[in-house]
Amino acid sequence: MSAHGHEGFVMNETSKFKKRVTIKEVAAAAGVSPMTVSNVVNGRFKFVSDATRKVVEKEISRLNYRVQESGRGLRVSHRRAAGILIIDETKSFLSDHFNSHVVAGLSNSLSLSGYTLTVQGISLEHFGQSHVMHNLSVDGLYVILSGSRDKREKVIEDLRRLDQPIVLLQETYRPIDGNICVIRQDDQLGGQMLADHLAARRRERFVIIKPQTDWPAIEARVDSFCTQIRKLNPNANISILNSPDESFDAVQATLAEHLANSPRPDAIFGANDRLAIGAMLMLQSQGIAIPDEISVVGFNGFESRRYARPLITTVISPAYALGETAGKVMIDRFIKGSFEQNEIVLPVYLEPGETT
Amino acid sequence: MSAHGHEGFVMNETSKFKKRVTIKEVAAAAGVSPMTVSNVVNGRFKFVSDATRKVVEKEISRLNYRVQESGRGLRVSHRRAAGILIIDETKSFLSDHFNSHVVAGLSNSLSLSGYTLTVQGISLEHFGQSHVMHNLSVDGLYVILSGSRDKREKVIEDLRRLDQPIVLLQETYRPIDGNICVIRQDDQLGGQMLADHLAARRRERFVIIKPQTDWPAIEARVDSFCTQIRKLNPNANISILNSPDESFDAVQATLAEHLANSPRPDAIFGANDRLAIGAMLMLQSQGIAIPDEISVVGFNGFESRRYARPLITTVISPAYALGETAGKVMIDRFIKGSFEQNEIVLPVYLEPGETT
DNA sequence: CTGTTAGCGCATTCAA
DNA sequence: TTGAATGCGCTAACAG
Repeated sequence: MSAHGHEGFVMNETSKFKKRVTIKEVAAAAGVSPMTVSNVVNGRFKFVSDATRKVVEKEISRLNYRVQESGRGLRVSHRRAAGILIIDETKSFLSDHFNSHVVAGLSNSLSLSGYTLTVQGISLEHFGQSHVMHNLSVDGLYVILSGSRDKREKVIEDLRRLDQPIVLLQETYRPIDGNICVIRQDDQLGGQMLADHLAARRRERFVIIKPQTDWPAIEARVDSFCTQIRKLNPNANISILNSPDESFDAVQATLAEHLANSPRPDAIFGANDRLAIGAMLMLQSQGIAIPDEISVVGFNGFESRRYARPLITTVISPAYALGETAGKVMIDRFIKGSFEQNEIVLPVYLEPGETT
Repeated sequence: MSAHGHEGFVMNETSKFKKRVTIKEVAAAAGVSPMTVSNVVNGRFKFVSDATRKVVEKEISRLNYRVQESGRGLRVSHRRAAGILIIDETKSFLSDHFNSHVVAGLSNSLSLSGYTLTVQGISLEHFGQSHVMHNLSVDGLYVILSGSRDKREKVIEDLRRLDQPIVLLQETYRPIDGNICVIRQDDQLGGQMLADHLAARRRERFVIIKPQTDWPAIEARVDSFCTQIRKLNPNANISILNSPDESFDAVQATLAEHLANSPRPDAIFGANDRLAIGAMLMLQSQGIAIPDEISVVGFNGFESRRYARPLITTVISPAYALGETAGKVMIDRFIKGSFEQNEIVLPVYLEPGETT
């Protein structure tokens, strides 16, 4: 079975839970009505005198009362909850720093408004069986998509049918209604800046290494890189290599095979730093001088790139800010009833290193 | 304000949601009773004839029905949901690969049983205001703690009062009842293996670099490292450096200051690979040969350690498996009503590299 | 400022 | 094999 199997159920009759303290019990203990307790819990203090408020608060903490989200959710028909679905064929769907920064930014941003974030990684194949597709348990959904354009469009179609606010992260799809919004970084500009940077250094035989699986953001940066290179130098040669996965071993094997059969490039563009550094280390192990013989550039600029020497030239990603923005946009959507913008693009910038 | 402020609320009267399709409507459309629809949705097919089942399923998909978790949750008094709280003073609480692997393993493992995972990072200071402390929205809670022993114990006391299943990850506290369980990796053994490894190479002047904030797992590996070194060589010299945070710059500044004022060590133990590699790069930039002049060891062994050369000697962490195990243990707890074991320790192993 | 009524969507219980 | 009644905990709307 793949990393993400389909779902079974577990809870059964043998597992009744201890009864919880309810608003009614707090009310009884405090000698007030349930409504007054509710008002205190929800901070509607203008409806409660200071004296009763004190009493109620005391009973709440004495009895250890916590609001049952199911009850409130049922009553008010929303849950103060958002979810993020990361479509990834890999079980470690957070091991990429891009994803983990986005999730952290998102979670923090939502928390500030009292919203919860639930996280799930899932393969494209199992997307249809995911919890969010069959259960209504969040008010809004974030999705990071991967896979071919066709398949992504089908997923987006399914998401649209959910009839809930959807934010697509790092997607190139152009939304057409107020219920869906795309937030992404400017991968296109990033690719272009790298192309300019390398062209200025008179590089003209390029190898691009990207993962086999299609990530729209990666497509964008690669496409725009190629376009710009060809525009600047019609004679440039570009080879695109697909690494079966993003692991060091896979990248190095992929590159080694190419080098064995083709003329040596003078620049390598790894579609993210992980790929770029994997390639760079392989070149170094063959005694190739970086950047003198081959320039190397990457993408995303998270801290661990600094482990590798020479320091790689890369494009800095605003991943955490992307998550933060995504949080705010969703909250705003809840208030306003529709997304104010359906596409938000965050800037990236080039950070020259020692590999060019 | 710190990374995690306290929570406000956002949803208001202007944001009524579109009415959702309910079981009742599906029932009406299919010409059956709500109960029958419920039986179909929950897979209780023995109570439903094949014919009516077909009809109901068709209406479910035609009307795009999804079960409202609030309603179900209220009725059955559990939510098929777990939460993880990561106590971290840093806003990027997932940027450490240990955490991101744990969360991925946990999320995948819970998903397989139809459970949801909600994620929140929070500072120790704001812990008391966290969502889970005031709202009952999950059936079980995972916590990764940091901070001084005193403060952690206070947090554990608060958690215990929640009267819910709690799993503490990477904590050294010893639980005493069936409602709390600790799952951790064998940091103690890891520290000891590194000590053995370095002592065998006749190293005797050690610098340990650890983060300022207390992480119990880090305490464990550092303590056991020191104990073992002293046992093997009573004359060994050990200095412990606290880096204000885990960033490259902080580590390097901390180490530089120490080197300027103290005799040069012959081995450095970074409490995790990030710290170790930061230190190693700093030494290399000063022209110090690794491992000839100074040996370097780290801890955790995630893939990005391979960016740095020479390849660091480290202890491999089973972080993903820790998350997976934690998922299974919680599910089992839900079924059985109490944790079968209060403490589970996963093995680690030494991976010798080129830095010793 | 405080209390009462009613019903959100669902599944347990019992009756048919 | 199917249906009807009931109430889980909470809060909007209104009455006092």
